[in-house]
Amino acid sequence: MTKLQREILSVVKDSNDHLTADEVYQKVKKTMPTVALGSVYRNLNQFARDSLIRRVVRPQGPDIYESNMAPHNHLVCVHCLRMKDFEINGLEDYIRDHSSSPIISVNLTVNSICPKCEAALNKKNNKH
Amino acid sequence: MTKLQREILSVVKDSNDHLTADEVYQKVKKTMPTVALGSVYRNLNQFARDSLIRRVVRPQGPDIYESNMAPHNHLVCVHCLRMKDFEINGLEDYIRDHSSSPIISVNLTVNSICPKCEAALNKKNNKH
DNA sequence: TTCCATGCAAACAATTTGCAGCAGT
DNA sequence: ACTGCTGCAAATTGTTTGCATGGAA
Repeated sequence: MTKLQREILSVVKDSNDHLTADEVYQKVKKTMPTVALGSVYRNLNQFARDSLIRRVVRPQGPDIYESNMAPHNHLVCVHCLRMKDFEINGLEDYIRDHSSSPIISVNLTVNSICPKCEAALNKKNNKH
Repeated sequence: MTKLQREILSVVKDSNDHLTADEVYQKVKKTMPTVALGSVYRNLNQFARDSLIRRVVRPQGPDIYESNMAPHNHLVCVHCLRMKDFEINGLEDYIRDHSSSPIISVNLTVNSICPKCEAALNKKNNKH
């Protein structure tokens, strides 16, 4: 593994957040200023292929990369678009039990509204 | 509603399949040869905003538009990438019951392998 | 010297947008 | 004449790819 690869991987691993390729690029650039965005993409995708990290496609905005490899789902705030991991107990089994098709994997995102945005909206509504 | 809008809408409605913007464009072009792809996008998106149709974002390839507005999920064949509607009974309730966040909507795609591709793969494997 | 990862830039795919002109009212 | 939808083309966004090169083994 090269220096750049170690750097990229540790940026993703160290962040409990979900990072876009560009965010990873910005962080890596702090220690390796000559890094190219293309190289970041190349390595992130390679890591994802090797199952070291996971690439998550979002309906809006760029894809994000995350280090949490355990099967889990994503809660997306419809207001700020921020994403949070969450897990639903036995979901995959539930789906398996209610489907006749052979299931390889499931991909679930739940649209929700995060506490912060909800509070902000409530405040706004109470004002007038 | 304009002629083009009626045409686009009926193309989506008449197809039980899922169509990409370009596929809709190709179909509309048969009756209205001067139509522009941009106009197709504009109208499809407007219809989606008005909840006349639904736009579905796929991890790979272009978005698709579908007329089935009932809450349902998608089965994606990992081999041919074709998509099929399917419904899981009580899924949203299950998730609601197992989650503490306010749930607006649920988006589930299941990776699977369709009968056709499975048959083809079996045949191939048996050959040698 | 060999080889592969890199930086760089160009290509690419999907989609959106600005704008002038035309159609319908 | 006014309005707004359309065609067209250019711009945008996110991502991938080809290629020459430079650094590590």
